[in-house]
Amino acid sequence: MYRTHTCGELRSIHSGQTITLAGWVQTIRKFGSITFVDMRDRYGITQLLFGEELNQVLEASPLGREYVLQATGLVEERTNKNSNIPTGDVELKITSFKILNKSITPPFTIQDDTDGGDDIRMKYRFLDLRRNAVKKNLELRYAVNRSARNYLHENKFMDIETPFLIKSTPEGARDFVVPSRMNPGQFYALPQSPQTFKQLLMVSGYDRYYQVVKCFRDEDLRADRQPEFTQIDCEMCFVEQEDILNMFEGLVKCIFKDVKNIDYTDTVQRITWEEAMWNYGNDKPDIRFELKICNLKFPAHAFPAYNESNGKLFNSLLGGADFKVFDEAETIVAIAIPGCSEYSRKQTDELTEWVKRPQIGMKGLAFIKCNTDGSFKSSIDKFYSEEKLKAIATTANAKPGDLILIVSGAEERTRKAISDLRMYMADKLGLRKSDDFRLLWVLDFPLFEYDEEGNRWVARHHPFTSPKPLQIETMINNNPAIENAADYLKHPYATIKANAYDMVLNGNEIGGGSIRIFQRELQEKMFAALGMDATEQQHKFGFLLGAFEYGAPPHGGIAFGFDRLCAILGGSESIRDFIAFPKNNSGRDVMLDAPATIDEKQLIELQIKSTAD
RNA sequence: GGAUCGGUAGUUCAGUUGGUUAGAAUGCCGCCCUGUCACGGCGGAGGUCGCGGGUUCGAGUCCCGUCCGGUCCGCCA
Repeated sequence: MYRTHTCGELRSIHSGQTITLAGWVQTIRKFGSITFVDMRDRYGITQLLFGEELNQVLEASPLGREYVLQATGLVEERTNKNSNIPTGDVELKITSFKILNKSITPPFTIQDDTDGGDDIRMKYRFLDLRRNAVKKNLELRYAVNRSARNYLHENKFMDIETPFLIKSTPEGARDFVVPSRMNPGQFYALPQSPQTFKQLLMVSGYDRYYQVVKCFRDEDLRADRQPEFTQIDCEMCFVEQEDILNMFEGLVKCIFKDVKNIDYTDTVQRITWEEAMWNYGNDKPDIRFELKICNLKFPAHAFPAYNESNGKLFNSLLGGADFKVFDEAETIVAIAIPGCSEYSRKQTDELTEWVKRPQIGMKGLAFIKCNTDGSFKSSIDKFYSEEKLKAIATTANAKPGDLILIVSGAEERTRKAISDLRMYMADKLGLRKSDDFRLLWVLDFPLFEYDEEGNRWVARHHPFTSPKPLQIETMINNNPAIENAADYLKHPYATIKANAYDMVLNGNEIGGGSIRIFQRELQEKMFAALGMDATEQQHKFGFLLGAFEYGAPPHGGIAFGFDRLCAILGGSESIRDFIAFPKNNSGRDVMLDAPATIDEKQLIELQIKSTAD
C-alpha cells in the first residue's frame, strides 16, 4: 500500500496516528539539522518534518522539487500553526521515507502564481496541470458536466453516442477530414456537431437525447475557440420553442446552483433578435449593465418593428444642419456613458483613435459632453445649437454628467462599432463583473443571411431550422433569386424569421438551437433556397429526407458550448485553461508537436501518395 | 487572408538618443542555519539579445525579410 491518507485530509484529530502519505515535493525548507518538506497531491499539501537522524539520510540522498516521495510518520500538532492551509494545524514527523522517483528541475515553478508564460506552460502541460489554478478549473469543468448530466437524466434525457467518422457536408464550417484506407480516394469527415444524427434519433423515437460530445471545426481560432471543442448537445420530440426555453433555462439554473451555489430565481429575460440589434447593436448583448444605444438614423428595411420613427427623428434632431457626415450616413447611433462628461481632450482623442482602428473601422467619433451645470459641449458645436444638442441628449436618455458618443456610417459596420464601444466603455467603468451572471434568451433570428461573395442565401443557424409558421408562405411563394446583391435586405427572404434561439450569458453565446423542419417538402424547399438542386440534396442529405418520410415527429433542440460555459463560470475569457490539453492559436498541440508529417509508408497505404513517386 | 503587440539568463521581465564588461527578480548550485511555511544569510554558475540580411566607426536598440507566440478582424451553418 502506497498511502493510508491523502495530503489534504490530516487534522488535529489525527494526532498520534502513524500514517503514510505519497506525493510530490512542493518545497524544501532546511534548517541545519531539521528539514521541512511540503508534500503535494491532488487533495492538498501536508508539511513533513525530517528530524535530526533522517536529516542525515537526506544529506546522503537529497530531495528536489517534484520528487515523488512516500513517507511514513507520526501526526503531530504543530507548535507554529499555519492558518493558510487546511492541514496547517498538524505536520507529519517522518520515521521512514522512500524516494519513489526523482525529477529534473521543472522549467517553471509549480505554484498558483507560476513564473511560467503560456507558451512554456503548454509545452509542459503535464506539469502545468499539477498547479492548483489549473486543477481548480478542471474540477469546475467536471462539476458542470456532472450537474448537466444529473439534470438531463432526471428529465428523462438519454445519452446516446453518435459516430465521429461521418460524411463531409460543406455547409457552414470547414470539415476536418480523415482518409479511408479501405476506400481509396475517399474521406470521412469529423462532425461539426451531431446535428443530423440527433434528428434521426428523434425519428427513431428516442424523444429526449443528450450527449456531452466533441465537435470539430477547421476554422481559425480565438481565445474562446478551439478546433475540437465540447458541446452539451440536446434534442427533444413533441416540443415547441417555449418547452425548450423552459427546459434549458432550468438546466443552466441547475448548473448555477450546483457549481456556484447561485440561486438564479429571476425570470430569464427574453428579447427578439431585432430588439437586441436595436438596443445593443449585437445579437449576444451583455445585460449586466444597461447602456442601451440610441438610434438617431437607420435604414428602414433593417428594423421593420421600429420603422414608424424612421426619418422623423433624424429630421427633427440632426437634419438641416448641413453636416455632410451625418446627412450622408446610413446609420447614426449614440450611447450615453454615465459620469464621463469630464473626459479630457486626451481621453476623447483616445476613444476616437480606438474607433478608427481597422478592427472597428469608423471614420471618426462625435461626442457631446452633458455638463453637470446643464450646459453642453460637443465636437459638433459647429453644426448644432445648444438646443439641438439638448434635444439629442434627451433622446439618448443622457443625464447631466454623461458623455454621449456618436458614430455614423454604413449600417452593419456602424452597429458593430457602437456595440464594441459599449463593451469597451463598460469595461472601463468596471461594469462587467465576472461574478455577476445575467442570462438572456435571444429569439426570432433571421432564417437566412446573404453571402455576398457566394451570391446566395445561407442558413443563419443551420439548414434544418424551421421558419416561423406564419412565414412558411413567404418562403414558398418567393423566388430566392436576387437582382441586386447590395439590396438583399429588401428581399422577402430577409424578413423571414426562424424558430431559433440563443442563450446568452454575460455577452457570450453559450447555447443555440432551433425547432427543426420535420417535413420532407419544407426541408427540400429550404435546401433549394440555399441553392441546392435535387441531385445535390439527395447526395448530401438523402438519408435525412428519406427519414422524414417515415413518420418524423416535430422536434427541436439546443447545443451548449461546454468549454465556454465553464470558462465564464470560472471567470475567464479564455477557454484554454478549462481544457486539459488545449491547442494554441495556430491549431497546434505544442506538447505533442502536432499536427506533424506522417511516414511515406502511411501515405502510400492511404493512397494519398502513389508508390511511383 | 488581414491588422496589431511581443520574442533578451532555466523562467518572468527591464534595458534611456545607436556607444565601455547586457541588468533585476525568481529558479538552479555550494556553504551556514532547530520552527519554517513567499524562511533567512553569504557566495557562485548561468546570455548565439528568435533567425537571416542591411544601415553605421559601432546595433539588444534603426531598416528589410523570415520564423514563432498572444490578441483581434475576416471566418466560425
